[in-house]
Amino acid sequence: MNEKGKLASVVEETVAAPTPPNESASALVIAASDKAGMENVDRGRINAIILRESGDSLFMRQQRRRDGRVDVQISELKRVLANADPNWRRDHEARCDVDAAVFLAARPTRSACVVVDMDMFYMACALQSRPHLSGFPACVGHGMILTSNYRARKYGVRSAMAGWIGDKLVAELSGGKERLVHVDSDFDLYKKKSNDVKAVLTEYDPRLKMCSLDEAYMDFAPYLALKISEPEWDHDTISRVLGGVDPGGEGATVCTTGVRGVLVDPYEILSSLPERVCAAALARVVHEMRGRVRERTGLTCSAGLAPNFLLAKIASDVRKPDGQYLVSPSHDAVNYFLHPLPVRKVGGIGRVRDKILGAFGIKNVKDLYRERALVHLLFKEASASFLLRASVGCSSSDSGESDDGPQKGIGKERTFRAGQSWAETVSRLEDIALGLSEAMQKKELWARTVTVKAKLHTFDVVNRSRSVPRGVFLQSGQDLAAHATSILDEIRRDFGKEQFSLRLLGIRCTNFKDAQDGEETSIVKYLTKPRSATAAAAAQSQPSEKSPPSEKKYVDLTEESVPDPIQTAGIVSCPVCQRKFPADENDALNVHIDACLSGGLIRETVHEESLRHEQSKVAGGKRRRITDFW
DNA sequence: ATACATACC
DNA sequence: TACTGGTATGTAT
Repeated sequence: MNEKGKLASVVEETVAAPTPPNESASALVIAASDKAGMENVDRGRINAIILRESGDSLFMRQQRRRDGRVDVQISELKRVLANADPNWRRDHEARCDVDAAVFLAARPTRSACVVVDMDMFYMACALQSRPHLSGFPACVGHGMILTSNYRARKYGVRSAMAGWIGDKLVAELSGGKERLVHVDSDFDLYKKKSNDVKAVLTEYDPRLKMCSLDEAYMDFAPYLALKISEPEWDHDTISRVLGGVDPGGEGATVCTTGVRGVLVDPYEILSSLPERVCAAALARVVHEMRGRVRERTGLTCSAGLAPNFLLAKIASDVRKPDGQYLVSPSHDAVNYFLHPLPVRKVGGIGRVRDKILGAFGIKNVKDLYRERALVHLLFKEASASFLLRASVGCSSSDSGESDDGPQKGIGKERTFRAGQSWAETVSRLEDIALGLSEAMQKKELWARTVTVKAKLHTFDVVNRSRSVPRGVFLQSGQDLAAHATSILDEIRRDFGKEQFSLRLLGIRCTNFKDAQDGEETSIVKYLTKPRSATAAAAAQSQPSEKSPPSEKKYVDLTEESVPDPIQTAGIVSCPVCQRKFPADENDALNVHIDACLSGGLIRETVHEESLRHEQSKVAGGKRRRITDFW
């Protein structure tokens, strides 16, 4: 694609038409399939096949027990509602509105948060060495499907699904014509590829957070602020400056000409620019970045661009695969984007919360906002606050909370065939302890609390933990194994030695030693006495309800959110500087916008805008260097 | 401090 | 036949 067409297509793909709606099945059992795009899929047939094939397996029984527990929880909440003070709605709503106003005031007014999500990452990696597979429904993983290609997704095959169910789905829905291909996972390859991706992304935000191998959270404010206020800098220069590297190149030269010692918040610079300028520049830069990722790795990714990460995360899914979507920061644009979405789309709302909310008639985010008083009445403070935030499109990160502190726990777990002898089981546990110890040594972690996780053959999970006294820390394989074995022995005693058949064992260490904990303590084996028995509770299973298909998932944001050449009666305006062009001279317009964004006209534009709005923070010749901020 | 549930990829 | 693994957090006790 030529340079002229580029921006137009960025804008186009960023605003293009909404994708079709998802439904959300409320049965926990089936609900595996509603977070990411499953369009053109016969959900009814798929669910029927999954249910039939799952039959009455132990796994399904366990799922139904969980489902039943949630039903109990729901009826308890209904009781709370029935017994609530008659004025509950007025009172809770008042409190919510105060909180919501605070949240909204803290939400950034420019879109600079970007969530990058690789498209079907594991599968895409696998396909690079097996290109022939793209013609078949294929997935990574055997017993458990980690990811699938789009061909397989059409048949309802998706991550977290049991392998054999995927086989059945493909066989049946293709009328026996197709067969699901399984590929072994290769985490060394994924890690390598992930590092390649990270290397590219780091050029745009060296402080990015990789949330997993295929997902990154990035703040583009610094990059954009530099790009806009230093129009003559190219990407390499900006990225060197961002990284704090002093290569002695042009960047360094320009750097030294700046006003030193003045800290300027990059976000402040963006705020002083028209929102459309920031949006257009961000869309363009992110598009370039995705191109570089593809060049470097041969893999495509999708991105969500928004004023905060809650919105960016949701947006990253909208144009998947290989697309991007921008949510403008105005309240109207955010609500227009967010309100029609099913609450399940919000990160942090999973199957269970979705079902509970659904039981109170809350299906989409608008409902969640409308019923904020009810939510506040029913949920604990932390949950209610989170849900209120989400319903108005705010996230805790808006208020400066950073969740990237030190690691809080580390663990290893392994699934195996149930029904092994006690000796074998203990041996498994020791293997895990050794592996975990190794990992802790690598990371120099010392822990005070050891938790053993045991999944019974029934899929019920038991956790039991033990802490050693203050000042004592564990790391060695011997110590971990000794504690873990002793804890597991207690569990076995409490559950009775016969029916004690496990399908999974895990050990997790928490309560790490930090800097304040002083010098290294000698390793002491400290085994506490066994505690009294605890019984596992079982809940009755109950059928769960279905939710009706939702109306519309995404809405077209052309007007609200995005710089788009504004067309009125044969005249088109540049989204950046509002300069007018004849509508039939699209090429000329694109060339102009390109130049505009590349910096040539930015200063002039900014100057005009600033004069207009009398907020001349970065205007004209007295513009500040922002280099020293980092 | 402990146990369990929920959520994310 | 057959349903992961790793980390963090929230809630209850």
